[in-house]
Amino acid sequence: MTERILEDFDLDQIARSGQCFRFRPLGERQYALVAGGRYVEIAQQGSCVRFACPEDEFETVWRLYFDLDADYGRYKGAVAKRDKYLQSAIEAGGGLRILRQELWEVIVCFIISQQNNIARITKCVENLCSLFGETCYNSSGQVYNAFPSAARLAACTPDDLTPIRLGYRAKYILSAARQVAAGEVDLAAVRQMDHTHAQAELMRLSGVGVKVAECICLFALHHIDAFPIDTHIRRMLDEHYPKGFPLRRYKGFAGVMQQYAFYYELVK
DNA sequence: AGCCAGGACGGAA
DNA sequence: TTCCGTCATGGC
Repeated sequence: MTERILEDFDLDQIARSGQCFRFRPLGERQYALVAGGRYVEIAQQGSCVRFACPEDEFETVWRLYFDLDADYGRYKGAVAKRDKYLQSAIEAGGGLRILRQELWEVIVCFIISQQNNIARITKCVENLCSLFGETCYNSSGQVYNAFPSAARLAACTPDDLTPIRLGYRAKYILSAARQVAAGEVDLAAVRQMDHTHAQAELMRLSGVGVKVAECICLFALHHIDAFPIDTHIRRMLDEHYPKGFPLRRYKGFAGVMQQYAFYYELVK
C-alpha cells in the first residue's frame, strides 16, 4: 500500500476523461486499473491517493504512468485570465493528467474510437481483453486480462472478432495488427521518433488518420504538443475560438489544453 | 425514426 | 488538394 498527497490530480476526472478505457469503477472514487501489464486498485480521498501496491512499484511504474513529475500548475498558469472558456475548463478538470499508456493498446483503442462513443468503446475494449487478452494473476491473487498483443490479434479471422461488436473497425484492427506483427510498422522505432515523424508513421497503419494518430501521440508517446481535433473539439473551436485557437501561447503543451477542453465538453 | 458518437477510406471532381 | 458516400453498432 502506498499513499501520496497529490496536487492537480483527480482520479474520477482521469478515469472519465476518455483517454484510457481500462479504469473499472470499484466504489466511491475507487478504481481498478490494468496498465503496463499490471493490475492496481486506486482510491482517492481529498488530495490523498492510495495505490494498492508496494512503494517501489508506485515509484517505478505509476509515477511515470500518471505523469506525476510534471507541473500541471505551470500548464494551467499559462492560460490567459481573459480566456473564460479555458479558465472554466480548468476549473472543471484541473485534476486531469496526460497518461503514458502502452503504444499498441492506444493504437487499437483509438481505431475503435472513430465514429463511436466512450461507453461503447469501453465495452469493445473489455470484450477484446476478455476474449483475446492473456489471463494474468498478480501477487494478491487478482485475476485480470492483459491487452491482447498485435501477434495475437493478427492471428484472428474476421469471424473471431464478431462477438467484440467492433463494426466496420474490425477490418482496420486486423490489418493494423498484421502490419505491426509483421514488422511492416516498427513500433519500437516509432517510440524513438519526434512528434511529426511518429504521426506520419502511425498514419501508415490501417484505420489511423490524422486525428487518431494525434491521440496516439498524445496518450501513448507523450508528445503533449499533439492536438487531436475530434467533433467536440471542432465544435468548441468554432464556437469559442472563431479566429483561431492560441496554439502559440501553449507551444509545446497544447495537448494538455486540448484535454482540459475535451473533458469540459464531456461534463459541462 | 432519425441522429449522433474522440473518423478513415476510396474514388471523383 | 478537397469533397462525398460509405462503413457497423447502439443509445437516445
